Amino acid sequence: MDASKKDRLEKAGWKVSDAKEFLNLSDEESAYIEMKLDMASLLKTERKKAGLTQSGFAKKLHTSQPRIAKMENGDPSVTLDLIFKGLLALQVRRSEIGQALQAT
Amino acid sequence: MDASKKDRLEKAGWKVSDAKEFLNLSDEESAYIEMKLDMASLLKTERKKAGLTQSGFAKKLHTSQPRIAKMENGDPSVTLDLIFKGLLALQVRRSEIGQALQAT
DNA sequence: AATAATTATATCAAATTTGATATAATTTGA
DNA sequence: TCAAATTATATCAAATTTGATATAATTATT
Repeated sequence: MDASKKDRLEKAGWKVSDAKEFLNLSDEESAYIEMKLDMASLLKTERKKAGLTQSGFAKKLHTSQPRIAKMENGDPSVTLDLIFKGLLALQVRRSEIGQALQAT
Repeated sequence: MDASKKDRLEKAGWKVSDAKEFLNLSDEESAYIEMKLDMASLLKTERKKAGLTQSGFAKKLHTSQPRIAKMENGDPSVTLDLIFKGLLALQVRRSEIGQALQAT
């Protein structure tokens, strides 16, 4: 795994800075995290595409702006469920989501 | 929405039997549930393909057989995260997951 | 049909996620 | 630059999810 990828995970709050913990990330675990980060950035892209601020989107979703920020950054305290619900609320179709998931 | 679809949701424990609640399911909500049920059945398919029983798979996943049953039935008490982690543990690739998601 | 194997349902305490609020940091644009 | 708008971080109680155990129901096997 390259440095930028590690940075990406760290930035997202996965505390992989500790080398031991980092190495203990199984392939499945990191694949899951990668998936989540990719879905998170799709969410951010789509929100912007819809011309919404985090606050505006938060209202639509009946939640708060800080939670949207966490969603878009793939924070560990956010489930994929929440991210997918967000995407669906933005009218992103399953086919698009699936496509984004497929993309390595 | 046809009767079989309603049955499917009901069977999965989404209590849409109450007509009012059923009608109050927004498009986004039902799209989310549909997604989950589809991922759940993919999980079941893949587990069987791997020649594992629910108990055997539970060990792999460090959880219990009853939880696997809930996962495979798309129980409301199971997140997509858990289902995806299960799929990844079965070595199902992101591309396959994405493809299954795309399929209407 | 009887037994064994597998899957499903119920319940519960512990852990995690959630939305909210307060506030800090950053970005935008006058 | 400076203020306004937007996004990020911290904290917390309430709600939800989790894995576990017990057990019931179903399905395979003999």
